[in-house]
Amino acid sequence: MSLWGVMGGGWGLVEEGWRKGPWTAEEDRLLIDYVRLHGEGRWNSVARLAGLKRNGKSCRLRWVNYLRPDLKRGQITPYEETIILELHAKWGNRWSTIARSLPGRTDNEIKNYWRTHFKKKTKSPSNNAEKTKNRILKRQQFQQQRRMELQQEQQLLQFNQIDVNKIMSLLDDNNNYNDFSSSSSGSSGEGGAFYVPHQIKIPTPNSGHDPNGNGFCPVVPAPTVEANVNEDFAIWNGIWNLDLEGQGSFGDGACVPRKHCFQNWPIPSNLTF
DNA sequence: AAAGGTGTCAACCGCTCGTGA
DNA sequence: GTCACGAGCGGTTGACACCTT
Repeated sequence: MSLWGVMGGGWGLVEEGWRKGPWTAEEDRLLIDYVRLHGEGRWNSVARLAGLKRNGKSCRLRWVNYLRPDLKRGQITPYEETIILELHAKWGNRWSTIARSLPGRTDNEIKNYWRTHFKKKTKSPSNNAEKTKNRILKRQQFQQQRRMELQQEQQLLQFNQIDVNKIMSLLDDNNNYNDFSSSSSGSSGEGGAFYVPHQIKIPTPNSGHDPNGNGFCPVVPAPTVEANVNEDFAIWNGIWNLDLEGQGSFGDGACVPRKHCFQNWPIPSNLTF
């Protein structure tokens, strides 16, 4: 039985002097101001000193899970999902431990994500759970590959639209236009500096990762946990953001940004840390 | 268009752990 | 040793946005 049921009141009411429920912008501002001045810690005194009618626990949680300036926000990337899967397999429900490997993510966020995306599946027999996990990993690999190819296509489009005349004239000047066509089946390595459209190979949706190299660009392998997380993170995050900007296509829609994901973003535009 | 179902996430709770007096 | 207190953790809940019928 929840407190709210007992109280019959709902969120935002005051019990024993403490406010509960959703934080208001004003409360956020007070908390941010306090932490800016005094730093984190001593959460119980935050309530008194900052003039908040919130208990220390609530203040800490709000700060850690929502107001901290180093929080990343936004959706979990496929790379982060991979990390979560691997670390959960390793450590189980130790969310805070897992969160330490994902800069800018909170244990609460990871916990919610896990419960939303994987918990139900693990209720089925363990064999099925394993299959589900593998399927998701494969899907991620495909999506990552597709994103990179889309990015490549986009670059190619720009390339074609902007510079095609220039290139053609260059090719004519050098009398080697035909050589590019003849080398199209080879790698795009040192010899083939230019892409031409028919060199792009688009995989069929179900083909996924193809380690035998039969026409696909190799999928960038899912980084292992042991990899340098921070370095890879920046790269993968960059790729992800590219997709976000274009509202990219995500196979199952599970990662499509939702409006309310951003509704409560801290707006400390007047605040500096 | 409306109603019901589902997914997501912020915020709560109870518990445990670490530390200092 | 133990008590009090602060902090942190994992599980759970409620509200609401979104989706489906």
